[in-house]
Amino acid sequence: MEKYRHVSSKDVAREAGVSQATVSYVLNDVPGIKIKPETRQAVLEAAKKLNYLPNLSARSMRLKKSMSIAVVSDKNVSNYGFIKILEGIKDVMIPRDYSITFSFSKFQDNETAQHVQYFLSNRIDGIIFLLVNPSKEHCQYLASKHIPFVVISHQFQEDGFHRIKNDMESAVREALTDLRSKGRETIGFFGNGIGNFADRRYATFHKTMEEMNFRLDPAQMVKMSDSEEAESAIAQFFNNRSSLPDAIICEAPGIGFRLLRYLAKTGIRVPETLSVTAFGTSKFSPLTYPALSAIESPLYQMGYSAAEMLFNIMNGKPTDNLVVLKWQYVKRESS
Amino acid sequence: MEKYRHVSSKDVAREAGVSQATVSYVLNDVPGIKIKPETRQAVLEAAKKLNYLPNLSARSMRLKKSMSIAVVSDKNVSNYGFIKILEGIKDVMIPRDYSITFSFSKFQDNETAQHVQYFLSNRIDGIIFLLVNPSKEHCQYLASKHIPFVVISHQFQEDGFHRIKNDMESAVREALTDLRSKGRETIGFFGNGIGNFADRRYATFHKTMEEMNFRLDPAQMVKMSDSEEAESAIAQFFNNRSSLPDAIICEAPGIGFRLLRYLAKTGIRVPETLSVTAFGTSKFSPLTYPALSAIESPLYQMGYSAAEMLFNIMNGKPTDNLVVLKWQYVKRESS
DNA sequence: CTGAAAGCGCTAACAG
DNA sequence: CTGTTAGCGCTTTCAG
Repeated sequence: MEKYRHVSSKDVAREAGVSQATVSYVLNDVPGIKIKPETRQAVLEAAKKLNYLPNLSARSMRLKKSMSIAVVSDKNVSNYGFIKILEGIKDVMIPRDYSITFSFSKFQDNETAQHVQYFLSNRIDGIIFLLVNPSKEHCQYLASKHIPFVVISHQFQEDGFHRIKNDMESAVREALTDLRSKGRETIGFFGNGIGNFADRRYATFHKTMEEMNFRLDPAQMVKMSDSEEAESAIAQFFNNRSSLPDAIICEAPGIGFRLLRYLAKTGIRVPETLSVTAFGTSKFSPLTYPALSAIESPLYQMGYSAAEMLFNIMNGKPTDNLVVLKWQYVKRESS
Repeated sequence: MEKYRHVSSKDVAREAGVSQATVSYVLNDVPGIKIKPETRQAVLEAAKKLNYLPNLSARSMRLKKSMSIAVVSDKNVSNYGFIKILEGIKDVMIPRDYSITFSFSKFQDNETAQHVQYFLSNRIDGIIFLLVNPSKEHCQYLASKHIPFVVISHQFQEDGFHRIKNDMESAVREALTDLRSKGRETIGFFGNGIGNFADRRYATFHKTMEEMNFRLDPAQMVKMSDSEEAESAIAQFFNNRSSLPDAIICEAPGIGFRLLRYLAKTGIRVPETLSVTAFGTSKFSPLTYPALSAIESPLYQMGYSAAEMLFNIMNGKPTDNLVVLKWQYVKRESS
């Protein structure tokens, strides 16, 4: 590959009849440096004429910052969430001249994790964990190496690290209030977090149910993950039961879809006979029949806030280490 | 931000009692350079002991390559496709020590396009267009600047540029054969490409229908995009028609979902009364009821092949400039 | 087989 | 207000 010759700041300097330093001063608007207007003008014109773009590798080396961040995620991530959050991240990072590097890194050893290597080799300046949960121990390691990072996750609960927290409580309350207003009192939960109070969706559901004096009936809660196995768990639940709950809250959209699918198949009417609501955002929730009501997180905003936070950390500006964003109850047809 | 001090090759050299050059030789396995085994050993040990990682900014500057590629896409991209293709790209690029930079670049001017600026400022060495279509003129511009790029797209048809092409013909034929075997002869098409032979999905549908001697009835083709407006177009179609087609092929999963939704709502049985099949891959196709049959593209493979191609171009290795991958007919319940 | 030294393009003291 | 200069960490002739 023959490479197009790079125009350097030296070329601009020559063209403008000034020194390379001057070029750097005006192009970077270095604070505290005064440049005579006509010199500045000359530099600007030369730069434009030559179509000059600074070589970022050189600048990175000099500045010891790469002007790039890593977004670490894994392939099991919810697609919709991924892209929406990324959009938020991009909208703060790109205008500030950072680029965004992907990392699908699995968390193996602390040192061999891809994002760590990226940082230590000056490929990135900071990390956003996007819908994945680094362990506490890994976070401590990162902190010990002074690696700036923030965690976007619905589960991550470790204190003392920068993260985007989200408050699902008011949205859950709203959803339950809506259910109660229609006389639905027996409310089930389908999801993997059953009985596990470290699972925020389940925990918030449980807590809010208690606070609102709903009856919590373990018989109406079914443990299932958002995968094919859910189908048999759902079928089994309905086969074994003579009395149905009035409503079911699903831990994830995928569980909601599968439930809806089962109910359509077996002719159980939604929401008349059974009301369905799911945690989580999906592009497809409005497209099922009936359209799936959901308790959704503010994805774009989460990305945006995380990026702002990371930017502040990386640049030594003061920042909160916790931003709390509220979920929303989006009522559609299924509830 | 105080930054963790970087261990340099000079440090390794000192530790191993050799020169910096030697360190570079052994760590990069420079061909044609022989190193005494014990020296090599010493260097390797020192590097490991100090936990040395080369500074990539410095290396990039020296080598004039950034060891990074850009994936350019836009936010309207099909999510599932995006992440699957990305996975394929990653699986070839990461092992070859390239990182992946994201660009949501819109195509404005040739020179101000973000990916062009990234290249010109040595942030990336090549570009993969992921499910977006650069114009022919833009491609020519990139070629004129010797910017390596490959296009992954279902629409892009320009010859002479590196791209992943895919063959949907055999899959469409398979789907239609399946329909015929069940006596379905009147087949409609819902999508934005109606009448537009530049639209590959429509064109392939049309061509195959003709070849197989199906009757092409314009009355059974409805122009609609994969968006909310589709809903009214669908409703209108069914309201105005006394005779229904036997089957409908949808241009995108989203149209298929909306159609299924409408049919469920109005009680039209699928596939008994009407058979539905959609072009495109979605995580949710198996989750509707009935599960949506689809004509799917080999996403992972497309990413993989594109990345291999780009790698070859960037490194001056011989490569095809066209890889053809076949779509597949995935029969589920709706057809 | 290995080392000395130059230089990639940039920024930032420091001089003037 | 602007230029000279040193040096970031790396690779690579060129000598030895």
